[in-house]
Amino acid sequence: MAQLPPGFTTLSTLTTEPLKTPGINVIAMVCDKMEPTTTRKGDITMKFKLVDPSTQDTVSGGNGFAARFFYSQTMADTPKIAQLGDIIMLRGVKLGVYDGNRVLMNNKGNTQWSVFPIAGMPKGEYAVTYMGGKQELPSMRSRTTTTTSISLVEKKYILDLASRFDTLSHAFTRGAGSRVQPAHDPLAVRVSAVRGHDLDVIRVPAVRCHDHDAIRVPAEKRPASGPELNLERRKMQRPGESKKFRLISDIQDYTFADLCVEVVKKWEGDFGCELYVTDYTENTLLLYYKNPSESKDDFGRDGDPYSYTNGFKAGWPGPWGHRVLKVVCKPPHADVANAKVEVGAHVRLTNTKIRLNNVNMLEGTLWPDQRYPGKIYITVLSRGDLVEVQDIVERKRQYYATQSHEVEPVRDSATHDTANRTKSALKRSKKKAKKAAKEAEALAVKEAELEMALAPNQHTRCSDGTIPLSSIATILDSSGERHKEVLPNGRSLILPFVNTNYRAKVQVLDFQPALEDFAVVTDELEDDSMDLSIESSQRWEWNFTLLLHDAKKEGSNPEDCILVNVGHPQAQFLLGNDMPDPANLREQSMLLNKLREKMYILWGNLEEQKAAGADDMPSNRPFECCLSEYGVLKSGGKPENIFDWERQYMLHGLTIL
DNA sequence: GGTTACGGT
Repeated sequence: MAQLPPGFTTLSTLTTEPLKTPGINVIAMVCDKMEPTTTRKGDITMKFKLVDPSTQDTVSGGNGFAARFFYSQTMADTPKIAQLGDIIMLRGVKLGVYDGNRVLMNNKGNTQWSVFPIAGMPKGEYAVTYMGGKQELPSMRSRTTTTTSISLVEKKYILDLASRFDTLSHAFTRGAGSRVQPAHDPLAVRVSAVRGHDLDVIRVPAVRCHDHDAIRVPAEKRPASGPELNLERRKMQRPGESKKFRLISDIQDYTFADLCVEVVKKWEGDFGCELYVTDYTENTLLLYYKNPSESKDDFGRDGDPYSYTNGFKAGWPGPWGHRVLKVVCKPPHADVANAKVEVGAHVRLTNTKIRLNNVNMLEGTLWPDQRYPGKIYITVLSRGDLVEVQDIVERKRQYYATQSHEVEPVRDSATHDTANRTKSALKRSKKKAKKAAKEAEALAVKEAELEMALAPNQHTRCSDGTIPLSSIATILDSSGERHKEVLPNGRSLILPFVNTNYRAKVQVLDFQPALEDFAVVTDELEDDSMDLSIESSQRWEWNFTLLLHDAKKEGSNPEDCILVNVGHPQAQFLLGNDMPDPANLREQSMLLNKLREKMYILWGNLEEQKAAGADDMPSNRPFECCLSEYGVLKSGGKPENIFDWERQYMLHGLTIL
């Protein structure tokens, strides 16, 4: 551990220090906190708990050393702790007793604080650059009466403390009985632990970190920064925001629905264009398609799903079960369907009229818009429709993960016509060996070429090289293998998320929203602003989303892609210290240009390609980065309902040099 | 508002 800065006290010393000692200085990690509340007298009070290396192995230190601060009237002075794990530096606090226990208390105007958010903390080698003394630590928020800067020794100590997050955070799990409400932390902050409950009696969603044994329980609170904002913005863009958006599992007779679906089959009939579509959800009011193993008697003993061997008609390409809705497109939609929609495409169908037909099965029809007869209700979804496509693709992955390998479709066939697929399958079966050898050779050449073209990006740095590399498919874990939890009663469930970190070698495929909107205004007021005008009270934060895919993969197929949030601290870390604070990018063209230049290093010609409407793969180089998996409570969800939590990913540890 | 999960136009 780094040297304790002169004038500072360790937490263990405080257990023997005489009471009412004034002028105590402490640097420690926040392991528990309660949001500021108002006392009966009308004062503001807040409580938090601290750990440092001196307390981590002691029984009494296990729950952290309590601090209780009081303020009269205004919240403006209270320490702004973003999440558990933040490092707080306190000067001029005093020792008091509260409820019979020692606590640190503030001392009116004499107490100064600085908070160093763990989320933006440089790690590993990168931390060294901060030790030179010139660079300020990122995202520092403070309330000091003087403008004393942080000394080199203090900086070192703070960074060292932050680097011990994994060890110190074990203390976070012991606060289960505390009345203090732990904050939810997207970046794997440990909260109270429960284990061995039946699902029915689990009060809070339990998540298990794959590298630890303890079950972790996200607390009630939503993340205070980036992730929450990002979720909110994503929600705005989700198909679910459309009032009529329905999953196929939710459609009902005599309604109109907006659907986001994959086209499984297309038929240009006399009465319009029929689209057979799925979003990989089930609705028992749809026709049941038998899967190949169920219908083996229909096609001969071997259960050959595509009838490679007997030349009979091809079977249904899947998905099977009650998952496919027939939608009849009337003019003018039929013309668009015929011309633009291919089997395997993802489409949005607006205002689909849902009816039970004469054999009591649901089907959809797209009729002309009554007010604007030329209006088209079909939109082919593309890379730009990240969320919609991702949702379908993710459900597809999960669906096929439960199917046997024999019926799993060839990945890259998703964009091909079904008929072509079955025909080529037939051919393949005849010339299999010869073709396979040729293909393998071609593939090897192509991969070698790709290898040359995709040398790693020399202009990025990943702060943590210790986490083993994972593929995107592994991280997404569509089979649920790593998210499976077996309960003591033998039942098992797949957890919506686990708090854990990964490292991956990836490339950027897309981003969201437009670059001009990478900075968003937050509601939070700039608390030390003396200027009361609206503009100066607006606080801007970075907040955007990247679509990443495994390095070396080609094709614009969105499978094996991962949507990754970049919150404010992560973006600050990404963009580095020479990037000014975020502001309205639609007004600050200099800042926008600077951001554009930075991001170009990461994503190459992606922005230009998007602007040109090109759907080709962008040209950019792979890089390594850390991704953390976390959960957020769905809008309107109940924290105690495990399935009300949604899995999300956050980029971190990446810096563009 | 045509008829049924094919039809292979």
